[in-house]
Amino acid sequence: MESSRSDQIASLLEEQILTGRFAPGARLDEVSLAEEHQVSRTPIREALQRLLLSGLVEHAPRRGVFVRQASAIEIMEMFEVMAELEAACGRLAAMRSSEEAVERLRRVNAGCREALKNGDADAYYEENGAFHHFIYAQSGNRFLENEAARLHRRLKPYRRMQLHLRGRMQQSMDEHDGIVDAIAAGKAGAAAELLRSHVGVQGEKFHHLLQQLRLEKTG
Amino acid sequence: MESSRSDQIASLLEEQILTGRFAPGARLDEVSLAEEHQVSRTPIREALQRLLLSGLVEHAPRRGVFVRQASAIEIMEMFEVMAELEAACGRLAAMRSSEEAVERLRRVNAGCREALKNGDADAYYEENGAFHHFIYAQSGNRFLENEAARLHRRLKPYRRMQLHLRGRMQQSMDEHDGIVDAIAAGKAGAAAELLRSHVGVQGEKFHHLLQQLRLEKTG
DNA sequence: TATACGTTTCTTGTATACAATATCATTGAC
DNA sequence: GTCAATGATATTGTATACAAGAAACGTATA
Repeated sequence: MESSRSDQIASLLEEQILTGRFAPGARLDEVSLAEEHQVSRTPIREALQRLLLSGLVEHAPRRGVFVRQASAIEIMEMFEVMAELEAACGRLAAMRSSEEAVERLRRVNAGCREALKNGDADAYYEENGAFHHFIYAQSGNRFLENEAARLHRRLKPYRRMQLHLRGRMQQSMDEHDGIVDAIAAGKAGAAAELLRSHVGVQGEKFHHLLQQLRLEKTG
Repeated sequence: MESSRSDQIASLLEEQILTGRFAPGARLDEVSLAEEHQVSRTPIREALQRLLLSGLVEHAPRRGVFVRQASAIEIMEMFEVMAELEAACGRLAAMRSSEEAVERLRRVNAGCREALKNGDADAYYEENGAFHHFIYAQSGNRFLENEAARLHRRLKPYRRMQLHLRGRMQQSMDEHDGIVDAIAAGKAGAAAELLRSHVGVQGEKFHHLLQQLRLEKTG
């Protein structure tokens, strides 16, 4: 798996787009990429197709492929869907988690608390990701787990931005505790609701952040 | 859009797989397909890549691509996610639908009732699809609308099977009425819950159907 | 007769060559 | 001086050629 050259290049390009190596709106030239990676255009085209399907780039026929410029509206929409998917995971996790699973969830959450205590935003980012992925897995639904992880990954660059907002880490942590308790108690509805607002607030924070950026730009 | 040969072939192959022209587990040979469609292997490969990403086929490295054999568990999982997505759409639609939108929803639902009255399963299938897509759109979230439509399409062959179950159409119709009323009344929670069980029951019916088929096979 | 090894053939993965179309620039006319 | 049209150029889309690896078959040996 992942052995072919085009697969490797696809993963690499995806990473480069998500980390900003290619800015939104930038054109991905087949021949330049081919030269850069020392391959022919064929593997490059296959890699680009993969990115196309994942929605990271868009394709103008006979024009080329460009890094997708997700509008603020679109990003808010994605956060809204993320909130719903997480709510679904939480709901199912509350109904299906075993005692051991809850215990492990508490341990993962403890990792978040540790990072918060150290004021380490990067560590918190990592631990937070583990926390959410664990809940996806505990939904007991592999398909749901994959879909949630896929969108989570897609939102990566936008989620990272907001961790540096003042007080966000502490607030996030408080919400985590409530979520863990709800799942532990098997309260499906509560778990769903808490996760929905937990993620939903990220969307709103992002909106807030965007406005700030816009104000700084114009002001 | 959809102008290139590979795009056309991708759509065609997708249709053919969903309608059973290619059975699950069947191998999709590049050269045969190339001959069949009078093109070279290149467009075929690009089309197959597209199917790969949508999960319809799987790819064994250096072995070829095969029509994906979705297990019963996987299908149930997909129905579970579909139920959650539909619930989300309904929740948002209840909060965001205008009076005119509700009126149009009632008209689409009337189309379902008409088909039911005529006992026309195929027509009901079509009208039912329109009903659900309308709710997706009324979520006011384009991204959610697309995701829901995508999964809806993926589940197409399995949904079609169960319409012929005795009494399913009437039951479906009754549920539709409740959903419309909830959305019209702006009862977000109720709309979500009704849609969740409406789709969830499809998953269970499918499970039922599968068991029946298995019994017929062995008995 | 069964198993193991080698060879052959088929298939994928990649490279290159060719064709068609869109874009850009230059030139000419108004 | 500006706008339009036509040709040059570049880039995508498709075809074909080539290489590497896997599967299948046959043969030889135990």
